[in-house]
Amino acid sequence: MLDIKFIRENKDIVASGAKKKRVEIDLDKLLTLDDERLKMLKEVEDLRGEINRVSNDISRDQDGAHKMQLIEEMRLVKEDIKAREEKLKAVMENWQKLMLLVPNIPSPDTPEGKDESENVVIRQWGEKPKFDFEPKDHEDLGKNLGIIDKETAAEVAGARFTYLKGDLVLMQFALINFLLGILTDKETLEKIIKDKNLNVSPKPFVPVIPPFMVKPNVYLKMARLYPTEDKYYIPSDDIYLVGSAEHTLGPMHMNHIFDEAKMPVRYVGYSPAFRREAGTYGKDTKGILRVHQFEKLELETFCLPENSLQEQEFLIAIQEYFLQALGLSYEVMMICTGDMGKPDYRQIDINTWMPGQNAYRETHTSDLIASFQPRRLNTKVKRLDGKVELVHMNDATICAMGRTLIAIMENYQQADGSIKIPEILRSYMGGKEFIK
RNA sequence: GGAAACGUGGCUGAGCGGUUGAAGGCACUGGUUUCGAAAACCAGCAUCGGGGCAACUCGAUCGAGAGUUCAAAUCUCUCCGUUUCCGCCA
Repeated sequence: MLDIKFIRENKDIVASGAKKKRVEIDLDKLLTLDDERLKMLKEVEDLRGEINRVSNDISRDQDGAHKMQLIEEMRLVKEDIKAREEKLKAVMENWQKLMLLVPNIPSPDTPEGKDESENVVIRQWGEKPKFDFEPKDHEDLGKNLGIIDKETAAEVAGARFTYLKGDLVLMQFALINFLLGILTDKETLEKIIKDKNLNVSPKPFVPVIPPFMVKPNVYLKMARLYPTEDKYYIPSDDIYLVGSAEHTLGPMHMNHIFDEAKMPVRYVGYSPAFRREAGTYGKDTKGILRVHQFEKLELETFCLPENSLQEQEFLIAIQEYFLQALGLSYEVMMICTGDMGKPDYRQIDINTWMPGQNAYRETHTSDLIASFQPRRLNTKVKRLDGKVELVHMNDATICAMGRTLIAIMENYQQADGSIKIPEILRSYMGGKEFIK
């Protein structure tokens, strides 16, 4: 959520930001409503002030008759307040509805564009592998090796579910262990920072296994509740399944004020991501690229406002370090205004080469949220000089398991249908060199 | 699932329906003292919103919401959460 004061004073910036994001929003209506809201609020507050003052007089007044008169007067004022509050409540409801629709403004370096076709590749790394045979896609590879079973999953849970089995499961845990090793190691982080010439703290990430379900009101505060069609909901308990660890990592510090000395605060969360994939019928139906449930390691960090852009660059640097360690070719893509998330200030995705798809496909995203979520979550920082302000938040994928496994399978496939295991993962898989 | 207790500021912990936004302690900040530090002493120290150049001022907030009252941290109801005991369970 944006600050209403900021919206009032920077109407043009907010309006053009929304327009660039292709979000329809009637700011004039919001501002008119806001004027009304402030006027009514002032009237109610003044009346309440009167009651407070007179009530104090009443408590000190010894004269019985005068006291009864004051009490009667205040009873009338109270009724007046009640009536005014009714009206104020109606205005507030409309006001809030409109406020929730206002998207975050995009950063100055975000390219303007209507949809994903106008995203801009800002750099590319690595060579696409050359095969002296016709490369298969991961579904065929996985089926033949007996490590991916969609058919049984479809019978048991439905379409877009999978059984991962055997060495593929070991590989998933190898990825997790490898990454947790990096993310909790100050020296590795220092090296990444130095290589990219970044100006951020090397403070390690705290591993977290967060709740996999989230209350509706908390989801709303994360600005991730809508569209609800894409979320799994359990009516009997009025609760949603998370679509990412971000959804329950972000609210870890709701209504909290950090000390500046403790910043930044960094977490790496492991959780499944549940997605209904509404509206994607017929899209990516082959393999496990798009499924209802996949596991993910997700980064979530809280930092000082002036450091948040560097923090995002840092998270991207870690993503690239990871893909380079796996030897996978990728492209870093600046997401354009029309394709980026509503709460995002700046969004950068990484697409990894997948030979079976003959395309770079999205494996990572990083969202610089700035103060958009913190304003709703009420997460702040007390500066050294005593001032309190909103923190900035960043979140980023570090490893979406399914898609990373796809990339490894398709890039490391051999002519005989086996899969070579990337060297960095072998020590976590009993020294094994191939899945076959 | 059954029973009970409890939710107050960064922490701890008082709080009779009426100058209580909240005693006391700890922590923190500034000052005095010191060569420096500790200790001691003095002072300051919640957040949000409105108005004002400012000093300041008005309102809201004692888990959340609703209610009773001229007046609610204090009384009532609902919800959320925590703790303990019993049951069940990985």
